[in-house]
Amino acid sequence: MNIYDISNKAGVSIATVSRVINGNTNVSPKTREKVMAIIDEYGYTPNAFARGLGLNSMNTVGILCADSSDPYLARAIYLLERDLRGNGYDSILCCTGYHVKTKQKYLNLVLSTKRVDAVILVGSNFVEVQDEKNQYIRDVAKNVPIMIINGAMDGENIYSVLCDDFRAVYDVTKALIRCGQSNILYLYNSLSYSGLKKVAGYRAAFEDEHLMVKEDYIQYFEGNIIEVKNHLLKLSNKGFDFNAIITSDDNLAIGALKYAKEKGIKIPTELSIIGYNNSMITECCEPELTSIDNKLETVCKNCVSSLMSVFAGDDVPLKTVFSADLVKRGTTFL
Amino acid sequence: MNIYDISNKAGVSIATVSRVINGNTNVSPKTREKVMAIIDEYGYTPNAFARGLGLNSMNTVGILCADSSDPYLARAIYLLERDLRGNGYDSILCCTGYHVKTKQKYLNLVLSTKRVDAVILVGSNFVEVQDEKNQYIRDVAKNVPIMIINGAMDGENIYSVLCDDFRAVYDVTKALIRCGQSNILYLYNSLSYSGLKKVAGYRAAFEDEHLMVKEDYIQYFEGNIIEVKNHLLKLSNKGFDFNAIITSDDNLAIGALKYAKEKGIKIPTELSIIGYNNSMITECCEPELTSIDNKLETVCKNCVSSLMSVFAGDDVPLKTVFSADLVKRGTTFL
DNA sequence: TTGTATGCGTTATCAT
DNA sequence: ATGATAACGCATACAA
Repeated sequence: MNIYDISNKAGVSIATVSRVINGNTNVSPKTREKVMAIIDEYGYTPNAFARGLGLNSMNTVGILCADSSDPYLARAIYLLERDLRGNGYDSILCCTGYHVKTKQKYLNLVLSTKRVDAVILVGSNFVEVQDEKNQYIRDVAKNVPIMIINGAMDGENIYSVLCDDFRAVYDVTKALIRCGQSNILYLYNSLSYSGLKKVAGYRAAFEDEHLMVKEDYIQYFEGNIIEVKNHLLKLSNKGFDFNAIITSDDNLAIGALKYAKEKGIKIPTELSIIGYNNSMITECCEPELTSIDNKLETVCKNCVSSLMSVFAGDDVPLKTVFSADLVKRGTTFL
Repeated sequence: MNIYDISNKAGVSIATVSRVINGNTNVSPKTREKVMAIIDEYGYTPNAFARGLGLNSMNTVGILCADSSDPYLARAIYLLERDLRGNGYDSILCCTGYHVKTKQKYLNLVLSTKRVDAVILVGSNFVEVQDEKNQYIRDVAKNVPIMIINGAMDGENIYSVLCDDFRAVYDVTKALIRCGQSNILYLYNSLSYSGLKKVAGYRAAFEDEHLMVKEDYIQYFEGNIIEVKNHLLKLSNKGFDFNAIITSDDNLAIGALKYAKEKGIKIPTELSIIGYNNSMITECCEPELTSIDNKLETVCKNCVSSLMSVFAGDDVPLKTVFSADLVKRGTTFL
C-alpha cells in the first residue's frame, strides 16, 4: 500500500495525497476528507525511507554516551529520549566506551551514515583537556549540530548545556572549611572537563580561605566501590588524617562510606562525606548520602529545547550554565 | 557526492561502484582498486536513506522498555545495544512507561514508521496476564520479529529469552524453609509474567514442603524505598512475625534493609533478606544484599544472536530459558 | 567483467 | 485546488 494505491482509490493524484498527509492547506476540505477516508480504511502509513530520501532527514538524533548502564548517564538518556520523542524525534543510542579513539570511531560512524539530524554527547568525558583531541567533534559539527551535556567546547554548531561544577565544589568546600573541617580529602575518578572544574573548585576554596592546598589530599583514583574502600584504608594506615571527603561521583562516596563502616568511624560526627550527582544510590545506603545535584533534568530539558531551536534556525546560546544544588542528607552536618 | 559522481570520476558505471561498495565479487581487482581510490579521495559514503528505500531496511532495531533509567533495564539496553552494533545494527530506544495503553501506542508508532527490522521488548512487564491484552504484540509480529526479554509469549514470529524465575524463587524459598526460617514474607511489586512466576515459585516451595501458604505473607506493594520501609514497619506493628523476606526486586530489598535498621533488627541473625536482579545497588548497602542473579548478560547475548539467526532465516527456538543463580552476600546465612 | 535501465515511495516544482 | 513529473541515491535484473 503506497501513495499511488491511495491516489487511485481516492481518484486523485499522488500530489494531492501527499498534500493531505503533510497537512498542506491547498486542499479542498472535500478532497481532504475523501483521501483521509481511504487512508484510514486501508491503514496506510507513508514509507519512512522514501520520505527520508526526499527530505534528507528521518527526524532522528544520535545520543552518544560512554556507558549507558551507568545510572547517571542512563537517567540522562531517559530524559533526552522522552523529550526528543515529545518533539517527534527518534533517538539512536550509541555507547562509545571511554577511549577517545572509539568515541571518534563511533561518532564518525553515526554521522557518516548521515542519518541523524543532530548528535547529543552525554557526559563531560567527551571533552578532552588537550583541545586538539577534540578536533574530530568540530569536524562532525560541520555536518550536524552537536549538543554537549555536562561539558563545554567552543566551536561552530556546537552547543553546551551544563551545571557550574566549579562553583558547586567551591561552595561546599568552603562551607566545610568554615565548619572547621579543613582536612578535606578530595577524591575523583575523571579527568574530563567537569572533573577538572570540580578539582579547581576545591583548590579555589582553600585559596580564598587563605589556606594551603595539600596536594596529597587531592586523590585521583579509579576503581569500584570495594577498591575505593581499600584505597582509603591504605591512606588512613599511612597516617592520612581527614575529617571530610568530597567525591566527584556518588559511587566513590559509597566507597568512602564503606571505609568508614569498616574502620568504625562515626558518620557524620567524625567524618563528613559528600557525593556528586545525587543519583538514586544516595538513598540506598545508611546513613543516606549528602550529594551535589547537578540538575540533570533541567539540563536535559534545556538541551532538547535548544536543539529544537537550532533546527528552527533560531538563535541559541552556545553555552548554557545552570547552578547546582546541595542535597543534604545523613552524611554531613551542613 | 553520490554514486554518480564517483562513477564519473572513476570512469565506470554506477553499477560497478555499487558492486565495489557492497563487496560484490564480480569486479576485477584493477577496477575495484580504481574505484576505491576515488571513494577514499572524496570521502564518499553511501546515502543511508536511499539504500534503505531500495532494501527496505536500514539495519535498525527498536528497543522498547518501560523506563530506561531503571538500572536493571539500563544495563539490558547497554548489553543489547553493544551486541546489536557488533552485528552492524543500530538501536532506536523507546521508553513506553508502564501502562498497556502507552506501550501499545509506542509499539505501533515504532512499527508504523516501518523503519525497524525487529523490536526487542525488554522486561517481563510487556507480557500481560490477560492474554487478550497482548494481541497488539502479535499484530506487530506479523510485520517484524519480536524478541521478548524476561518474559514469554506464544505467537508467530515472537521469540522469548528469559531466566527461570519460578525455579529461582522456589529454590531459595525451599532453602530458607529447610534452614528453619519458614516465616517468610514475599514482597513484590509487579504483576508481570515473571512477577507472577516468582510468586508461584514461593507458593510451590511451601506446598512441596507440606506447609500452609499464609496468604497475608504474600504482599503486593508498589512504592519507593522509604514507602517500602514504612509499609514493613506497619506490618510489623500489626503483629506480623517474619524472619525472612524475599523480594521480587533489589529496590524492595533495600527498603526491607532500611526497615531492619530502623527497628534495630540484626541482619542476617534475626532477619534474612533476599533481593532479585543482582543489580549494582546490592553492593551499595550494609550488609551487602544477597540477590538472585537472572543472568542478564547471558540473556541479552542470546537474544541478539537469536535475532541474527531470525534475520538469516535459520530455525530459532521460540523460547529459551536459562537458570538463575543465587549470589550470596551479607543478608543471609545461605 | 561491466554497463543500462528500472524500481523503490516519497516530496517538491511547475503547470494548469 | 489539482495534476504531471522530476528529483532523491541507491540496488539489481538484465543485457552485452
